[in-house]
Amino acid sequence: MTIGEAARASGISAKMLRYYESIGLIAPPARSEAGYRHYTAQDVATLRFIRRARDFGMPMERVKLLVGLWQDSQRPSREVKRIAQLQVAELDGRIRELTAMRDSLAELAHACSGDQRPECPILKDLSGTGATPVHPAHG
Amino acid sequence: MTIGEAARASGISAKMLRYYESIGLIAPPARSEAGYRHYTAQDVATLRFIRRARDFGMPMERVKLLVGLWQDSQRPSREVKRIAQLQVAELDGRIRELTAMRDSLAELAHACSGDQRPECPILKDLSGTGATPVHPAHG
DNA sequence: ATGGAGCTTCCCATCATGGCAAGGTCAAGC
DNA sequence: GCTTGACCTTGCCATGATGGGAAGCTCCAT
Repeated sequence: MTIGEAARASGISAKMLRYYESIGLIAPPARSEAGYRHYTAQDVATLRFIRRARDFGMPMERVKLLVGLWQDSQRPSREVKRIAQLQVAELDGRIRELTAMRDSLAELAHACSGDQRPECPILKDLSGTGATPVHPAHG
Repeated sequence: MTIGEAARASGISAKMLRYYESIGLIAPPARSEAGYRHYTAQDVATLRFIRRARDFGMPMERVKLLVGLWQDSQRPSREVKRIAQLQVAELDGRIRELTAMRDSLAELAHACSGDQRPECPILKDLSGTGATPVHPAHG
């Protein structure tokens, strides 16, 4: 399989395949006499594994660890679970951050009349005048 | 105020102040004879505004629009609200994506025994063997 | 044999940020 | 007045994962 075929089969662009190789995430594949990369079915299985791990939002370094465990038939599932839970915790953290942003911004937007007048609680909040806690009227 | 003082007062690093200037987000401040940047209290107010907008996860381009509206006393609050709602919508989208990742990964982790045995539903899922919908038993 | 698709490497750009280096400036202490 | 150290200046490099493009080579079908 050429790099283009492997790209289509794995859902990872040819560009990324070369990049993954350059950072040591995947082993350099065999080369034809002319220097073309040739991927085996096993290579493509690994690439698919990588793509799915990436779909969980994992950074390359984490994916690398998982690939290593995947290829090690002696791995303790403990290791795999630990990595997965770490990833879940980080996703939770990011979700919390984004949710906090979302909620306060949505509240400000809700308080804004959104008409032709310049008066705007969103800008007022951003300019720092009147540092408003979430529900000032109930404080 | 020198750049270091403005950085401390605004919560934006000196490095970033120069960068914001280079991308046209803020106007080039006055310079001393020796070439040192000097920021006014109004400059610092703008910088604080920018930092708070960034805290809502907005890309620079969006922040730029908001700063423009903030400085325009004739702005219609409609414009501000539209931008805020766009940001809320994008945050919602990212939250949805992350939550989907989080939930399926957490479910896989839950199904993993996490002991010394190599058997692992997480790796099984990633390798694509047994494309498991969320609750196969209920399907 | 020719043309086009596909491969190779290498460089550049993103986005917001940090770090480092070489050199100029300023203020405080002696 | 001179030294010292903190601060300023510009400029380049790096991040992480990806895309874009150029210049040149290869392979296959016509």
